[in-house]
Amino acid sequence: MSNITKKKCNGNEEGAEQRKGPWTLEEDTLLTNYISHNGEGRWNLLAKSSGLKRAGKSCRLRWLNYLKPDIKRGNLTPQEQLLILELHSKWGNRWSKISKYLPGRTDNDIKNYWRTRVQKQARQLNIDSNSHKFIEVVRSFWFPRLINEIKDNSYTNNIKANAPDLLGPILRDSKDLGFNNMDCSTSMSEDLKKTSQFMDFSDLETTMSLEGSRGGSSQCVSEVYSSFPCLEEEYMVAVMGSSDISALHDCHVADSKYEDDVTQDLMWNMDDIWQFNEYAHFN
DNA sequence: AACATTTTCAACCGCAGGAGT
DNA sequence: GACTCCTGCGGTTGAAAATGT
Repeated sequence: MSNITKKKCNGNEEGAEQRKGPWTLEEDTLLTNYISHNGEGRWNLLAKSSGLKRAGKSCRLRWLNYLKPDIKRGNLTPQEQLLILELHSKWGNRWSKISKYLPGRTDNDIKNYWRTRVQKQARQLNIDSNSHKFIEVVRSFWFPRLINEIKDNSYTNNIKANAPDLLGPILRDSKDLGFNNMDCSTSMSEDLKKTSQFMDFSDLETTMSLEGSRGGSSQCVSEVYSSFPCLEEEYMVAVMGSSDISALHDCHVADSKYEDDVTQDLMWNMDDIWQFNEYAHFN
């Protein structure tokens, strides 16, 4: 396949050749330099003026999805996955809208995640990924798993920093948390409340600084969303419902970092799928 | 080691909507 | 209102990388 196409302009062959396919380092540099001097936007003009033999659309896509300085690379954190699942259940395939609530992630990233990970799971369960049933399964099984991951990560990072010798036994204990019989008819905030009943957050107190007395739900919710300080209240209400918002406002939680690749294995194993299938058939 | 299959993700395409004329 | 151009969105593709046999 040729990487060059004849550019059509107003229905006529113009003669100018336009590149397609993967971007080269030189093209990236050219685009980055141009934008640093002239700003982004007006993509067709940019394509002509910068000397790039690319369509304006292609330049825009390359910049927004790859070159822009605040683009985050690497695997999605459990928090981000949780957000995607929840927001998708509310808004469907509105990738661009969803991506606005995940700083540094593009609509393309989220779309790819959904297609390659989530839809794959739905296929394995023989459930339509856009169906109510799949949303229920996600809420009842995947959410608690992700929340558990978040808890584990925050917990183990803290232990790693402060008492590495304790890591082994603690990891074993944390695996025993049970979520498998949660009621699927509840909202996410209710799930979070139930989830918090299974969790002992007392161990997180060295990591978290909580003001005043609050229930486990607020602590849990705070921890889940503490990595997204830029989120606006509209979003928090959309995700959590209004009930947990007030407690969240004055709850300060230490940043949890996911430098280690602890998010790699969040997918379901065969036991999980078997469990989900059972669930799906009896509901 | 060689080949086949699957997964990932960057990039393309068509379409819709807004702005300008 | 009609037309053109530009931008942004969501769906799709296909090459490269990873994994399995």
